[in-house]
Amino acid sequence: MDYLEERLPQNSAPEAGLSGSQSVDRALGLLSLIGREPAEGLPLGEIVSGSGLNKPTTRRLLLALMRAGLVEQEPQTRRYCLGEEAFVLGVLAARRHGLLEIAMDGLRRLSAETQDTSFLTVRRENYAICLHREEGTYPVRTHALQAGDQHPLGVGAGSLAMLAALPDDDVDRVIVANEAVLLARYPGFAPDALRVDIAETRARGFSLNPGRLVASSWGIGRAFRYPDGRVAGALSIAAIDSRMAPGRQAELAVPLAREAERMEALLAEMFVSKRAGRPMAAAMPRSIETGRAAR
Amino acid sequence: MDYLEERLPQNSAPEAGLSGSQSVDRALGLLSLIGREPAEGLPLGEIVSGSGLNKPTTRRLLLALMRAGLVEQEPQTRRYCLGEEAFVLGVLAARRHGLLEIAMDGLRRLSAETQDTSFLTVRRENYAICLHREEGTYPVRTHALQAGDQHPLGVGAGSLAMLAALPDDDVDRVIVANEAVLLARYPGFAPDALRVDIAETRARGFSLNPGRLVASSWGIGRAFRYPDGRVAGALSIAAIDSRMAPGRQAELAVPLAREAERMEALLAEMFVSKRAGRPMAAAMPRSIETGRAAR
DNA sequence: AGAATAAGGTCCATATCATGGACTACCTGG
DNA sequence: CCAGGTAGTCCATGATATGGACCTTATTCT
Repeated sequence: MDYLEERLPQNSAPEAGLSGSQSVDRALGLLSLIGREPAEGLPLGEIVSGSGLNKPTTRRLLLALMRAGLVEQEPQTRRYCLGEEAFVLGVLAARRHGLLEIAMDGLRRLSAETQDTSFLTVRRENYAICLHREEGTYPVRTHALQAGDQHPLGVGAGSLAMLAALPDDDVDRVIVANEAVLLARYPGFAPDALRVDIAETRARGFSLNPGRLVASSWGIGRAFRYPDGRVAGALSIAAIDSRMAPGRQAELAVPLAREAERMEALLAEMFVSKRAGRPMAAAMPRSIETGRAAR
Repeated sequence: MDYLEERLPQNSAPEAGLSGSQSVDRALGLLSLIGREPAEGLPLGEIVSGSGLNKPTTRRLLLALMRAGLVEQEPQTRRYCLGEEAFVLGVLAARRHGLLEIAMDGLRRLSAETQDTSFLTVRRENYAICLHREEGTYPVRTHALQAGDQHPLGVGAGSLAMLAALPDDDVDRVIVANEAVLLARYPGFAPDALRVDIAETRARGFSLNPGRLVASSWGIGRAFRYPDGRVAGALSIAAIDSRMAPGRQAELAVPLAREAERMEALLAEMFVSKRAGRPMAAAMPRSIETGRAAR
């Protein structure tokens, strides 16, 4: 990460509705920004430029986040990163949003059956986040994707599966939003290439990443949906190219599809049990633009 | 939960230092408050009284949290609960604060060896939070403790182990802070009883909960520390009383101690690898009072 | 060494933004 | 149909967050 900053969503909506809590919005924006670099953390300067805020404001908000334990500052490097409280909150939230819990069994089965590494990925705005990586037993493994890694939607097997599962206008919005990043940092994933991938994914029934992110590291993926049709996430399997010949792809696609369908069944169950037949929990907008006060 | 509200920390510090971001502090306070009821969520009224803020302010801050996806509102019940984004953030933060990841192997070993259910618990202010529950194979299992459950420090095996591991003045502070809650909602865990438990725990080398929270559901626990001596968390094992006779307690204490020591070794490793021999990441205060603007 | 650059961090007068009293809307039970 | 309770909104006011200017500490260059 370096030159050619991509900034926060940069809210296309031109100052939608005065929120009435600018500073909270800004602080939570910083939180999300810091979440993008979970491994290393970010230095103040980058947070400043990445958020579009000025230094004192950024620092003041960071202090508030640190008081709450959501952010910590490495005393040595002075970089800011997610704090322990963020982790704990996540565990608490997992009770309701326990995609991972639900998926674990399936991932374990996939990896046991195929000997390869399997993944759970979810969408977050225009990005895909890997939530879990379940190691396979096969000795040669690809480590192209770790839990917490984030790539633009369409980059990687699970990520592509989710993008292809979206309605066409959403696809367009996402690709447009990511265009700059794709061109700058993901050679081989130009918008046009992605559109071809999407068509192929839809025709084939599963997505394929032919080692385009890391050479020789191939993967196939399949999305699954909430009962109301929204894309909930994707399961994927990765292996070295020699274990991903077309024949084996088709072979792997069977258990992959089975587990994805199982996920949909589990999610359906989860929602009827919780609320009597209502459409959805998070049916409220949660729109593409996070309502960032970009200015 | 009902009458006899216990409110947010209610900041003993009388307006410490003007934070410069009151609203952010307040919003994050709400987030933590909502995190206390991860299963059901909280209605607006309870958040209002629990936070000490007034309704419009509370609502405005909740809207901000919802915009960020950290909080969701059940459309049916109108209750507010942690949102999907909180879950995702947690997964991201797990990369650095991966206590759970580190502990999983140990928990699996414990449950496999003993056939009983084992737990990872961490401290959060004056409370203990159960982060994971690893099922044992023995057919009669106690479900007194679930992932995400919170009890005052000292209530429950792991929780008591952590309290007993604190220096005496911290113990006092915690017990004083929890006194009201303990008396009101945890019969059998009166402050004096806790002090006896602590002494016994220290003498014995592990904590024991003799079915005091849920009858017949016994447990033993042992805390482990960060390299700098701070308590990091506790491991515990629970079973029905018939499987917790003194003889078996001593037997179980062996693998429990082994795994706790392993945790300390892993944590030590984690910190040297990350930062060359510096004291600690979260060495900054993170004081008992959350800096709430209680007014 | 010492100067120069850059990044992290803080101050404080100003006006913008968050505040909360008062109001309305909507249920639920009697 | 009304009483009581809860959820949610409005908007004038002043307390609060803002950001330009300034200070401090590390690192690089000569």
